[in-house]
Amino acid sequence: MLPGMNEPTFLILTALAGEPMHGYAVIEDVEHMTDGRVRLRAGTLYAALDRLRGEGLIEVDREEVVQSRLRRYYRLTGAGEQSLEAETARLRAQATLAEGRLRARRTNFGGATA
Amino acid sequence: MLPGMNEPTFLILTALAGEPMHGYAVIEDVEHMTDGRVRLRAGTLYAALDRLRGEGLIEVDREEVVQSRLRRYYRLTGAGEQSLEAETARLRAQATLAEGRLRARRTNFGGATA
DNA sequence: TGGTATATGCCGACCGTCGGTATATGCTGC
DNA sequence: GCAGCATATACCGACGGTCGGCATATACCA
Repeated sequence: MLPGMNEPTFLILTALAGEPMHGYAVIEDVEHMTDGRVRLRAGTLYAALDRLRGEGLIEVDREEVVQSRLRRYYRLTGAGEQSLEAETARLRAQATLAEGRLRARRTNFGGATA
Repeated sequence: MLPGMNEPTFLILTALAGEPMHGYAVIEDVEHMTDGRVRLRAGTLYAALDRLRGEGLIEVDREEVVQSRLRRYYRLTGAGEQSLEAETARLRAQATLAEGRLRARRTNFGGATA
């Protein structure tokens, strides 16, 4: 059905659209982007990263070792960029649609519903 | 985490934001709204309807019998309207965010990624 | 010595959706 | 007359993505 992607997945791709980033940095970036509303679980993040890599939407950029801790950086692929663009257009279209109906609703029966 | 709602759920609420509608009509409306991309399964629809009713976002408007077939009409509640408004704002915000990053990306390294 | 931040990863559970089936009735075409 | 499709609601098992928690390891601070 060409399913739309879920919010966490979308936010992960958006984070990586900025610049290559390692997993933990993605968690922080997503938290900042959403004003603290979405705090990705480690399980969600690394599972999504593996999945998106399998789908060819992201790929490993490089690996670094900082203070004897591994940092694996990911970046968007061309396919990932296209996918994110398409998804963004979808979100816009649906927002516009809902706004139109909500507006019409208010002008018709301005606040009479339960 | 104040989870964002899924696409099918959002589209069901959007359909009902227009006017009270019975289940099967929602399926058709969603299909038209998405240009045939999203074709809700009966299982998805009626399960979501029950769930949304339990959450107080929609309620039964009336029941009709047409050609000895039952039609149960649903409508948005005030809470449902607020919820849909909030969700719409969220979609817009996220679309804007992703677009900003995609634009910056293009001006910086115009199409050099894999 | 304990707690927090960094960083990756695995695990079971949950929930919303998928896909199919059941149950009826009415309409259309062969 | 009967098959097939549209209408309309409802239940079911399966699946996939996320959740929440835990494990592991190092560095820093109180």
